[in-house]
Amino acid sequence: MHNAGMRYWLIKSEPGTYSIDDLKRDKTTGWEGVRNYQARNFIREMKKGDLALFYHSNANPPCVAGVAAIVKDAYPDPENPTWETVEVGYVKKFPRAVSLAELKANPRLSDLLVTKKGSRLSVQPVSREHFEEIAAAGKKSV
DNA sequence: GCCAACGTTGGC
DNA sequence: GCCAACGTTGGC
Repeated sequence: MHNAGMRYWLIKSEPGTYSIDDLKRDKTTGWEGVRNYQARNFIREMKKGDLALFYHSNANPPCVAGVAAIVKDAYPDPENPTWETVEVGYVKKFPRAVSLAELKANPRLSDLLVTKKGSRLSVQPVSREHFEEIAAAGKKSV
């Protein structure tokens, strides 16, 4: 699963629009509609086998809800080649969602982009260490 | 619902 | 190239 050279990401979605449960139901989905150049450039770097934290934005509370996998290398949006689409697959929903407050409270995650004020980037790279830390937190029951 | 932070657009 | 106006994101 953790192949050499694989990368880790965080992808945001509003659960009212598309949640981890929707992904669980669908198994895979095309991650489309990203209209931010920085986020697009990160999508372009996504490779099959990469893992992504599935983040629920505009949620109560905002949280990392689970893990998705990149199941196919990114490709230009056929409708609008300026933008990029990537296919993501369901991996798991955390037994316990890891809230933004908890991310902020963890000193080991102080560099995590999503904890920074005003961080609106909807696709972000995450270090392996941060990914493991959050995945471990999601496993723990309270 | 409010508003701060950020991105984009377009006049100059 | 600057910057004001506007639109969007997303926490609270």
